[in-house]
Formats: sequence, C-alpha cells, structure tokens
Amino acid sequence: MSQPVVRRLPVEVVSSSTGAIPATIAISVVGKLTDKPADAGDTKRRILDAAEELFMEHGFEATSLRLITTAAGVNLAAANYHFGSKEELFQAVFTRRLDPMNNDRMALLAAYEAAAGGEPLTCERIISAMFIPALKLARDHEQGGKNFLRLLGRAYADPAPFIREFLSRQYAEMIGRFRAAFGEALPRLPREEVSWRLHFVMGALSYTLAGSDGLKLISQIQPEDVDNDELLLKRLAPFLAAGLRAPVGTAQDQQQWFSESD
Amino acid sequence: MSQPVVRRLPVEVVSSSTGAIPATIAISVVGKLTDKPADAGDTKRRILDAAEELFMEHGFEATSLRLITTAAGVNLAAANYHFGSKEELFQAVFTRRLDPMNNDRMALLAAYEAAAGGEPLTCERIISAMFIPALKLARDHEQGGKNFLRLLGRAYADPAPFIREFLSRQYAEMIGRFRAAFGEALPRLPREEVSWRLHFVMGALSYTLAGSDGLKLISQIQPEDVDNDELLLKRLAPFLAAGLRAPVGTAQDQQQWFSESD
DNA sequence: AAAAAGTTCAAACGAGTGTTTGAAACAAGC
DNA sequence: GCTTGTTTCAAACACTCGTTTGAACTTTTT
Repeated sequence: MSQPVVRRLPVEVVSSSTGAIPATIAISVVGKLTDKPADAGDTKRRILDAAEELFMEHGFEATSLRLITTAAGVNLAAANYHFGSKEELFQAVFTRRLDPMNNDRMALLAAYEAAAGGEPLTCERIISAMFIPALKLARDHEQGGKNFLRLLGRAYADPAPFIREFLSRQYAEMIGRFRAAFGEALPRLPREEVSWRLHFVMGALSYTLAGSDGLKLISQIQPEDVDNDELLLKRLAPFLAAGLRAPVGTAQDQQQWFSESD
Repeated sequence: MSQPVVRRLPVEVVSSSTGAIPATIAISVVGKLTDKPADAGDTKRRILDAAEELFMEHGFEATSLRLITTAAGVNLAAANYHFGSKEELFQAVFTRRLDPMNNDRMALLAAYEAAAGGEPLTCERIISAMFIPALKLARDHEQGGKNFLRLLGRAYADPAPFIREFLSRQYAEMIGRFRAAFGEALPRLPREEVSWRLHFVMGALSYTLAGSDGLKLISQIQPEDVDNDELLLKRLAPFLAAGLRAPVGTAQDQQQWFSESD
C-alpha cells in the first residue's frame, strides 16, 4: 500500500514544549480515516476513530485488527500495544463516549428533579433527559458521534457475552435512576409494569438509533429524513410517551385481543 | 471429540429397503444436538436445527461451519454440499420459518378485514395479526421456535449487507400490507407518520423478541417472566397500541420538550 | 445385476485471524 | 553524552476459517 510515504520528519524544529496544535492535526481532520499516516503522536485516538467507524459498519467479529490499523494509518501491533486485545479495544471505543453520555443523562434528570422541587416529573420530561444527551452526541462530533450511536444500537443486539456483560455494567446505574423517575411519574402503574415499559423504551431507542437502512426503505420513509437524528427522535418521543401512559391491559382485554375469532 | 465412536456398522443386515426408523433416531431425539451422528438421512434438517441454535447463540460471523456440523453430528462437507455456502445456509435457516410466519400474518390480517366488512380495523386487531403468528411459532416447535424468534430479532440489527438485503426482501410484502392497514385504522395520521410508527413497532417487537438477557436483569424483571413470550407480548401490545394512537407532536410541543431550560 | 445418481467421508488448500517478538527509532532525564 | 523508558515497526507464530477434492459408500434407476 501507499502507507509510509513520509514516515517520520526530523522534528527537532517542533519541539517547542507546549505547542499550539501543529499543522499535522489539521491534515488529519481534512483527510479521511482511510488515508495517510500523519503521525501526530495520538495513535490511540486514530485507532479509536477507525475502530468506531469499522465496528459500526461490519460488526465486532467481521472487523479485523488489520482493517482497523490500516484505516488508522498505524502499525498492526499498535492496537495490541495500546489496548491489550481486540475485546479491550472494543470496550475502549464504548467507554470513550458512553460514560459521558450516561453521566449527562443522569445530571440532566437530576437538574429537572431539582427544578420541579419535589413534584414528580412528566414522562415527556424524563424521556427528554434520555434523548437530549444522545442528540448532543449526534451533533457534537459531526461524523463520529452519529457513527457511535449506530454502533451502540447494534451492540445492544449483539450476542457476544462479553459485550452484553459490558453494556449491562455500563448501563446499570443510569437505568436504575430512570426507573425510579418513571415510577414516580406513573404512580398508578405497577412497578413491574414500569420495568417492562422502560425496557421497551430503551429497546425502541437503541433500535431506532441503530438505523436499519434497508428496512427503513421498505417503510417508505423519505431518504432525506433517514439521517436526521433530531427529527427521528422528535417522532419517537411522543410515541413512547403515549405508550408509557397506556392503561395496563386487563385479562379480558388480552383475551379479546388475542382471540382469533371475531 | 467423541464423534465417530461407531462410524458405520456393517449394515448388510439392515438393508431391508424401507426400514422402520432405526434406533439411531430415538437416540438423536433423546440426546441433545451436540450428540452422536445418528445418520437418519435427514442431514439437511439436522444441519438447519443446529445452525438455528448456534447462529442465535453466537451470531453469524462467530459461528463456524465446523461448530455447526459437529453439533449436528454430520460431516463438515455436508454443509457446503447441501446448502452451497455458509451464507446460503443462513438464509435457509430463515426461509424455513420466516416465510410461513409472514404468510400467516398476512392471511390473518386478510381474515380480520374480511370479517370487518369494509370497516377499518382497530390498531389492536392489526397488532394482534402481527403477534399471533409469532406466538404460534414460539409455542409450536417448543425449543426451535423460540430460538428462531431470538435469532430473528438479532438479525434485524446485524450490519452484514447480505443479511439486511435478505430481510428487506423477506419483509417487503408484509410491511406493505400492514402499513396500508394501519393507514386506514388511523385516517387522521399523516402517511409519513404512519410509516415511522410502523417502523417503531417493528423495532420494538424484534428487539423484545431478541431477548437481551443481561439488560433484562438490570430492568429488575422477574426471572420467571423473561422466557414467557406470551406474557411479554401481552405487555408490549398495549404499549404499542397507545403509541400508535398518540397525537402528532406539534412544533411547540417539541420545542417545549427539548428545551433544556425549565 | 449393472449402471447412474446421490450422498458421505477424511484430508487438504489457501487465505485470513489475533497476538507475540525482538530489533529499531524515538523522547525525556540526568 | 549516555542512559532510561516509551513507542513503532516488519516479521513471524500458531490457529481457525470456508471451501474443494476425489475416493468410498448408499440408493435409485435401468
């Protein structure tokens, strides 16, 4: 490949201690991930960026370390040197963005609760505390953030045990806080039903963020709306809020629903 | 492994043309999939059964043909001989059960519409036309059916292009029929909104059927309920029906929801 | 009974995998 | 300047992967 065109310049000139971010950074921003080395010292970040995109695109098993390191323009061994193993690299991709996002979610929920002064929050308010940090992530890092949300949605459905256990740990605290909030917002709903509906909400959110391209086309959704995460979540939120407030189906209701006879 | 303990008996004795199913079959029913050869002629079915379970458990990429054929008690080359390639085997696992299920769904919807005699159906009726065939599948083949539903839910989120294109083709007709039905059931809802909400319904259904074990535990759901698909869908259906009937969020609503200020 | 078609088998093929290694290149401390 | 400690590099290691092959076996047809 055309990888090591200019491997390493004599950099004595640039060694001025705390330098303003050098030109190499700008180059690495302009060029796509699949391009040249650019060697700005931040090999770890380059690997994480490439891994984020490629794991999203092909999944964990189908993405090789050679593919990642080539796309990042670094040596193959760098991945194991910096992260230890492929699994640890995968987890590092998540913790980099998932931890801040979930902390944002809990902080926003706490701010809403403080502002409400003891009054229970509305479902819409709680849902927005889950969505806004995701939206922020989707917008902040213009490309990387969106990729990460799609990766996250897909990881939810991944059967690999280490992925499931890892996500469970990452989400445990946040889920607990939001279940409590929904429980107070819906005092007449049995606690068990609250757990189920929170599960449905998380599922719909992650599934929607995963962006199943092909199935969207089938649903006759406008192509220009497919990648508009803000619009997407604004359509999903009313749907979920109404579902959360739905009356619990009685035994007779269910009997009626599921009887095949008219 | 303990695979070929007795490879092939001198079978001249048994060559009595159409033999009653030999004892080896009984063994293969008693023993789990991971057991002995049993060679009952139905190599294809044995491979499909093992593939269904293992694809569900480990995903497409992480499941090797050697794992499948060993579990099925057949020779490695049998997979390629009967199905051509690993991808075609994967698709065969789906078509075996997905085609009948989707046909059942459309037939049930048509029966409901005929019984209603021109009147539009309720959302609950349409949802039950989607759910009942899935429930039937979960119950009919006691183990295989449930495995397949979980496999299906996970395949929805798989990034592999050939899986996405395959599922798009499999679902195209059914989705079209149900979108039309929901459009008539919700005449005041804009058509574009109907498409989105159908997308949400499909997502919630497949995600729920995928059964994300670890995350369920986090949600504090009773362990004995986790594998009860009937109970699960009876909780999901009211949630979705209410979401489908939710009023479309106005611009002001959304502004209010997503403003961080109180 | 002979021939044809269908199926199973052990063995191998070439390619790709995650990971390790030891030397080379670099940066920082004294 | 020399010596640490860190990072990069090409090459290799030990495997596993999906697929193919050609001979042996079974079943069906003639």
